[in-house]
Amino acid sequence: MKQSILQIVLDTPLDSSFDYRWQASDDNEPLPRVGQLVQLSFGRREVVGMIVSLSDESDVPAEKLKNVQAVRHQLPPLSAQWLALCRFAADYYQRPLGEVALPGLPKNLRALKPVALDRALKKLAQPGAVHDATPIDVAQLNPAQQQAADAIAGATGFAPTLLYGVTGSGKTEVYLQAAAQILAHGENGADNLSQILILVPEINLTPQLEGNIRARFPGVTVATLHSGLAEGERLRHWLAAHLGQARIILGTRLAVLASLPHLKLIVIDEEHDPSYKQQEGLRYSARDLAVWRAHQLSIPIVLGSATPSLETWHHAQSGRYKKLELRERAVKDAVLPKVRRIDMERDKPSEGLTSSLVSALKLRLERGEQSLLFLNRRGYAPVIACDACGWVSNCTRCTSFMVLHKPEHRLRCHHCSLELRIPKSCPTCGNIDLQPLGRGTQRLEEGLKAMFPEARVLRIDADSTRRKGSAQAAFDSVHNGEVDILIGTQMVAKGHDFKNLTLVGILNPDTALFSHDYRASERLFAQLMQVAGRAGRAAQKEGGSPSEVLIQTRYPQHPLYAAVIAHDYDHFATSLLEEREQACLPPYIYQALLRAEAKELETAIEFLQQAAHCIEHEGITMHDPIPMTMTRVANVDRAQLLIECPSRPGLQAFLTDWMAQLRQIKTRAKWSLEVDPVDI
DNA sequence: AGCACGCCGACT
DNA sequence: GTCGGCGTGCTC
Repeated sequence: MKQSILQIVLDTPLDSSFDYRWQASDDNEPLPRVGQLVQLSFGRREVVGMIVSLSDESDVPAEKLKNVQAVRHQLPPLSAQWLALCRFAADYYQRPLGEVALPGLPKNLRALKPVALDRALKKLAQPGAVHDATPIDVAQLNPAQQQAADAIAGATGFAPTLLYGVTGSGKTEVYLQAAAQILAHGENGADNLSQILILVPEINLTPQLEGNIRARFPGVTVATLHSGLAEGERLRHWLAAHLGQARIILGTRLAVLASLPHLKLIVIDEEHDPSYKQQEGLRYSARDLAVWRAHQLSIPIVLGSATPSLETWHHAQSGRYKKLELRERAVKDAVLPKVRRIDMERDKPSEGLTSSLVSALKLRLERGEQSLLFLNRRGYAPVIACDACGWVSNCTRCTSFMVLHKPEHRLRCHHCSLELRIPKSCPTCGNIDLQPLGRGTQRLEEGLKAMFPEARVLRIDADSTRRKGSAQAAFDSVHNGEVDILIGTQMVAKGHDFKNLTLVGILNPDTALFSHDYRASERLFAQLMQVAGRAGRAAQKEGGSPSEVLIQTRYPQHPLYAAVIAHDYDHFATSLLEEREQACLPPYIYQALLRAEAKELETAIEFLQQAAHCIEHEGITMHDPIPMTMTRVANVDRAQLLIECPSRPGLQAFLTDWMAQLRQIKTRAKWSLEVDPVDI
């Protein structure tokens, strides 16, 4: 009877593996292998874990060792390379390996009753049967696109490439052409298989990309991986990837941790997009992990963007990444929209709209063209106030205002979801004249309807699209020409091409200019370019004028707007990078953030103070613990401690030691560490 | 994190 | 007398 010790990781915050004994149930049972799932009893419950190593002996006293209950032989084991990726992520982000490796697996695989994998597998194994292929015209690439695709597909070894090109310059066709070459190469190659991972910020916003891929590669199995999949679907798609049947895997950030045994190319579309950063649990950057993965496998990776992140820009400048640029719009005769600033000090707005913008809207209405007004603030007004005594609608549970939602007759806190009826009079002095201050999308909608009673106005924001499917219906009605003026928050900034849209008005961008967050201007630029890109994507009409983007601002002289007008990200990004270098900010320094939260702010701060003093920290800049800008959310007070180090390995080594110390501190505060934080 | 044990307060 | 509050301790 053969015996051995299995080291198992589990989805628990405990930072260690657990030894279990294994005994063959009969002579025919194969030996367990690293990367296989096992069912076992852990404490008083039954869970599924993963084998990370095999051994003949264990340091754990024999009486504590339990036997594993069953090894799941049905599933081919996860590869050593995949485990190495998880191990890297676990070490880098200071999390237990089990918390990285297990939660990403389909729930069905981790369930206590094993799924009948044989039937699942058979269904997937029929090549080409999964989806119809509707033939499309393969777009003719322009020389720059063709060159870029050839360079990407022809690269050998680890070859990170920034594909830099404005909205509409045809980055997608470059990805697909490169993918086609690599897939074709795989057909003739020795191992006869290639997989391509394409990451996108949000799959629901890019349905046309999925359609394009399926149409472009008829007969190729395409798997999609994102949080919107039902469990059954998730299992099918994950397995198709794991078993190598899916050749193209299209997914959101979580797909970067998928098992892809034949991965030959990674594409990250809109690489600057903030949604590549997971903001809870394991706070990883899918972009950074993807680059690591490409390096590990010695394969090319493409990062595409019109407004690359400064990290990526920095790598492109230094030559670590190759920069390929697409200068022209791919659609023939399409031109970049003309961007203008409207000085709000000279042209005073009424109902939030300057006369210049009103005239531009009128012109579009006369021509039967569509307009988009971008206002990144939902609700009617961000706060209501009493003129008589100075009362304002503070949230009782958060350090924030209750937002007036007029159609819903409610005050709402956008941080804790507390809802109240709108008070009829001031709660402190009884004054019945409470004033809404500021303007959100609902108030803008109201004003526009009064101003243009004949126009069809549609508001698209998180409130107007709460019901499932209503967002799609709203976008459809815009595409079908049933809307003259579209009002939207950042929801409308991405993904959608509106063919008849020739005016974009940007209403309240200035707040980001003076934000304490040093990344705010980088993000604002990206967002403005993205919104501006909604206009004029189709070829300019015969005799028509180019699309226009009007930015209402109190700071028309600000260099950010000058750069947007010139469509000049190069200089803007380069000057931002210089500022970062002067100020010793990322990417010239590496950061980690220790957060703590508790019922009392004191508790959180005290923990952070202990944390700051519990260890020697030579070479590390340890800042003072401070309450977070939004200190209280849902009756919990939050504070944070920033640490910095000029060397990444230096920071990593410190964090490992520090975490061990932190775990010893007795506190009632809940705390977590974030490496490479983006929202500080 | 779960889950159990354990020791004090207000309910049928 | 018991239900349940959350402090503490453990999981191979």
